[in-house]
Amino acid sequence: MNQKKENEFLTNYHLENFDRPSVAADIVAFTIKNKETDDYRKLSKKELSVLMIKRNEYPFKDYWALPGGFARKDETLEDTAIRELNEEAGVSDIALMQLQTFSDIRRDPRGWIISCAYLALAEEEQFHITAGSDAAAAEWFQIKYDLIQEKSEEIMQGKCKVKRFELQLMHSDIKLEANIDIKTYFTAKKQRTEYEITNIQGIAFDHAKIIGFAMEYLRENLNGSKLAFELLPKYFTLTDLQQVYEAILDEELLPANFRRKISDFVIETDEITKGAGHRPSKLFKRNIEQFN
Amino acid sequence: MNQKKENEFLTNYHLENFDRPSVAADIVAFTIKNKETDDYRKLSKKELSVLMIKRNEYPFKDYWALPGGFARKDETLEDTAIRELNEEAGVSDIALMQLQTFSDIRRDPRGWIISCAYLALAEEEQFHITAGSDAAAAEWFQIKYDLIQEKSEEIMQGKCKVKRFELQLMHSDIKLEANIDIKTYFTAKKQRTEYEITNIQGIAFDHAKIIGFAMEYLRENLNGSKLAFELLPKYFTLTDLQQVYEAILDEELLPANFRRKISDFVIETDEITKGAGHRPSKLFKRNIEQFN
DNA sequence: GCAAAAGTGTTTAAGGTACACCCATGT
DNA sequence: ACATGGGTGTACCTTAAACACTTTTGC
Repeated sequence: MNQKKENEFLTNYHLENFDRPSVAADIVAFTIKNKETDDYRKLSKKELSVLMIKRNEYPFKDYWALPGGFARKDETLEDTAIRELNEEAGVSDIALMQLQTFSDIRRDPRGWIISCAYLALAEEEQFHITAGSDAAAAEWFQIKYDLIQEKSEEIMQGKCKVKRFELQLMHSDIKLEANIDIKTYFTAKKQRTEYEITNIQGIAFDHAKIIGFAMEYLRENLNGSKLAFELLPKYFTLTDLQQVYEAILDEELLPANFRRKISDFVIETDEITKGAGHRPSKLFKRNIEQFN
Repeated sequence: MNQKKENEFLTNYHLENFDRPSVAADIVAFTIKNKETDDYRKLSKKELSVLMIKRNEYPFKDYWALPGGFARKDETLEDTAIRELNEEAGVSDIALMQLQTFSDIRRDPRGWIISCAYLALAEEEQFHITAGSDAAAAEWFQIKYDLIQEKSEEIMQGKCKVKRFELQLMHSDIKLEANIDIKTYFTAKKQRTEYEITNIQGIAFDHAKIIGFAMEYLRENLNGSKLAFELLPKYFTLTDLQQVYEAILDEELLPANFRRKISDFVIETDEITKGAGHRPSKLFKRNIEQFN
């Protein structure tokens, strides 16, 4: 490569001559909330929750949106996500994974804005959210994401399978909702999947779509991965871990089988829990040797 | 929502007031090339190949890069990828999947340019590339992607596992190369993976990293998915399908077991192949009923 | 004692791997 | 005849699913 000519080219090059979109990072931050029970014997119930921010600016004023914001020069999109999470939820050093980039033309009424979505997982204690009813309130919403319909239609030269999910976000008496249709088209040459939102209530922009995508990702990548550990403290009981799986998958698992399945990924410690109305249990930690 | 106030806000809103990056879509287009043998009995050998474009402009003049280009207003990034593939490789109606968005600060010497990478799969015949030695030559490079080293180091409060892959792209006497280190850090609170390029030769920008990411994606998602079918014609023999798997995984499979494994995803037809120096074989087609 | 959770064992089914074997074709 | 790929069967092992059962605690 001719370095001199290259430098010459670069000094005369102006990116501003071309159209540019605004680019944002939005974060789907999940945590596990413990719901205490009054029965002294029973364990607290674990609920998967997602962090939402109430918008106090147009557009979508008074709607709830994912934390996020515009990328700045001299930072990667991951940096943007980290910075925004810190600013809006007081959390740092958190597990972060890139999900997908959303670029639908009409996804933001302000104009051409592309969003790169990230998944964040952490214990609730790591977050320091500005709770309450102030301007930009951040709150944890319990999430429900259920398959409510599944159908298959014939289309030209192929088939279209539709899975309809009902997304529900609940915080005290606030309830946000949307239906998400995941449509997969199978045609002669190719196959493509798209997400479509209907019956949306209270969720800003295309963020219901992003949350749906994040839920699919979480459920698909939970098994055999180490995602669940990110939602637990360093030391945990096997039942804790199982309940995280159950909260994410929305499905009951058999303790005996679950224990065998994850036995290679955890290490027993000498610590035990006490004070519950039943037999104490050993605490485990993750076995990073077995992580790929 | 107060629609009037919202509209008022939007007319006074100017995205241009904030810094904006340029955004591009780059495509890793794979196909299977058949390498004929002189032995009349033997089947042609299948090679996984990736499409590369020779740059005739600065920066990276005379280097090879992935097809791609800048996003335009009024198109999604997927539209950008489709348009660029059509312009640069004469292909349309192709299987396309979003991979990852790359936003390293110094990834492009021209400035702040973010790239959304797509994976494209199709038969070679679907492409109409401008072969030869003209200005913007597009060529298929046979791809090799081998794990050449694996190690694990202790770091502060954790561990770092490094897998070193050797990427080789070959077309006639041209050989492009890079080593890709996939580093996974396991620390107390979180885990993160990053790709790092060393010993790069002839590949523009961070495109070696993008190709590495695409190979990981292909190999991880091949099983149980329908990706392999996109690389084959509508009707194919089971050995064709097996060879596609073998070309992607770089690993020999046992025919008996392979057939059982994919039997649910294919439908036998009445057609048979003839003229090979051995027993004719049945042609199959994909069974989209079984696709999820 | 009893309810709840902690933890172990056993039976059966399903799935993957390796290998042996026969079949059909063009030269 | 024979090399090559097409195609089937089978024994073996590993993993997963379902269920029964014992242990240990706080009240």
